[in-house]
Amino acid sequence: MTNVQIPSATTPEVRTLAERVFQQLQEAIVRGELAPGSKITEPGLSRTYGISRGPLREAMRRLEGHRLIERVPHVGARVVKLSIKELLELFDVREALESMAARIAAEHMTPEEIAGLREVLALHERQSDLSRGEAYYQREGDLDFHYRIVQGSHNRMLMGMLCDDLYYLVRLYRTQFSASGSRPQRAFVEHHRIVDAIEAGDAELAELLMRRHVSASRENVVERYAAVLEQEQSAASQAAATDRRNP
Amino acid sequence: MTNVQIPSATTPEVRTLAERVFQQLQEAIVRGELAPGSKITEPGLSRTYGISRGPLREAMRRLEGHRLIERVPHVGARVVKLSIKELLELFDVREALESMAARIAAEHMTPEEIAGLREVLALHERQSDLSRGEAYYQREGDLDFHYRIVQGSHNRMLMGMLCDDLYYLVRLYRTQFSASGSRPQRAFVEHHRIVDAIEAGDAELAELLMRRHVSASRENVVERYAAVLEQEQSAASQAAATDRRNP
DNA sequence: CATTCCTTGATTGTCGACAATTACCATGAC
DNA sequence: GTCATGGTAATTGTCGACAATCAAGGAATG
Repeated sequence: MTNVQIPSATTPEVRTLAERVFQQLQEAIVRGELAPGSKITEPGLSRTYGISRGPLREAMRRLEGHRLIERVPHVGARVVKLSIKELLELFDVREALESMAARIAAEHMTPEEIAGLREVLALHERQSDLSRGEAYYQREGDLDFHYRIVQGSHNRMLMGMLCDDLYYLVRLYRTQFSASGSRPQRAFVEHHRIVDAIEAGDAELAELLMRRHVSASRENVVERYAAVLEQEQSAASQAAATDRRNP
Repeated sequence: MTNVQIPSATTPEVRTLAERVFQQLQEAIVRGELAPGSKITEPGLSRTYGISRGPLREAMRRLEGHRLIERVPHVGARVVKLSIKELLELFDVREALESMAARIAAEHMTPEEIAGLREVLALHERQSDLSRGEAYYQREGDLDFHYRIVQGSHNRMLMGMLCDDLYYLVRLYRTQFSASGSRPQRAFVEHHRIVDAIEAGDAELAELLMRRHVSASRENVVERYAAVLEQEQSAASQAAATDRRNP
């Protein structure tokens, strides 16, 4: 299993039950083990995870804060299901935040961090060379690349927002639509140019390039989403036709 | 009391205890009734608000998610106390997010919303004319102005991040340092130009102006912070001298 | 036969109590 | 006098049970 470790910005030691079940639920949702839009009930989760409802509710409150589940009082909670509109919104926010991160990273990133960034890039190159079609790992690694740049900004608030909130939504989206990036080589080139700009200390350029990079990624993502949506609709209409024959 | 209503982006109806105590605590923290850095204990809050610890803990978990309190397992929770570094970080994030909001608002804001924005501006003008020195309301109203632009972006994710999270931190900072803006007229002019750009549909310009506006506000804020810090330090050293005389 | 109301079932919200962990303070040794 | 160590008290973490609320299904009525 290609489980890329994505530590939290605030590295909370997992010693309390609520913390642990929060992380477990987070992983389960992001991996798609809990279907998007499916209703999750407290007694059910309480049984499956073998804990009481107290810590569970706290974990769910945290998940709600991270926008991974949606709750309505006295009714229940559902796993978030990204619509096309929310997906676009997510990328707008990413564009704003990550371009800012790249800008600050270009100013404050240490030589060691830049070296680590190049390491990630080299790893991607080997990986991409090894198995051309295996784009999933590439995409996860892509997140790792972005993650490191955000870390390089040394801005804890930025790190919290991007790494603790948005990146989980990005991963959720990827598993929801099994969207392996269809433009690995182009993204790789863009990554390289961004690192070059950061290494040169050119904040303006790094910001611009990151902005274009995220924007291009969004366009790509929207296309794939539209394709999947169309496919689903045709499948749905076909199922409806079958239903009309066998009601 | 100049209590500017700042509704949530998701307008959750206050029918559950946890929700209500969450909002009450949020207000108390933002208004400075709960001193920054002060430790808050569960039994204490449970008594003062007359509720059990269950809903209280959920409310505290939400506050933690909104970065208004900081918790460490088995130790306790403290009201967040913004350092100069975190304050700068906050404004970097605001710059990124609000400039993006202004850009999208210039593209998607309706004529009615733009009219409402001009209304706010006119109100500020009268207010600023009425009482020159009363800058506090101006500052709260300034937040209202920014709030409306974010709403004009029609981006729920942006709205959630800015209005539900960052703006509370901004208000917290203002109460912490009783920082009434020292540049009302200049900010007013900047606000006007931003609205002009939005009304003209010039997304690029609106974005640029908002970026400069937030950046200028940050510079102003940093100066004031440094001044307050210096003042506190001198007071502290004076107190220390007094302590040495009367131990 | 459709609609409305009521009953029932389950789920959520809330509470009090018990166990686990931590911080503080006092005591003693060096 | 200072530091280490143990005990105690308070706080946090967790649990099970009860009350309030909502959704669904069935019965009665137009």
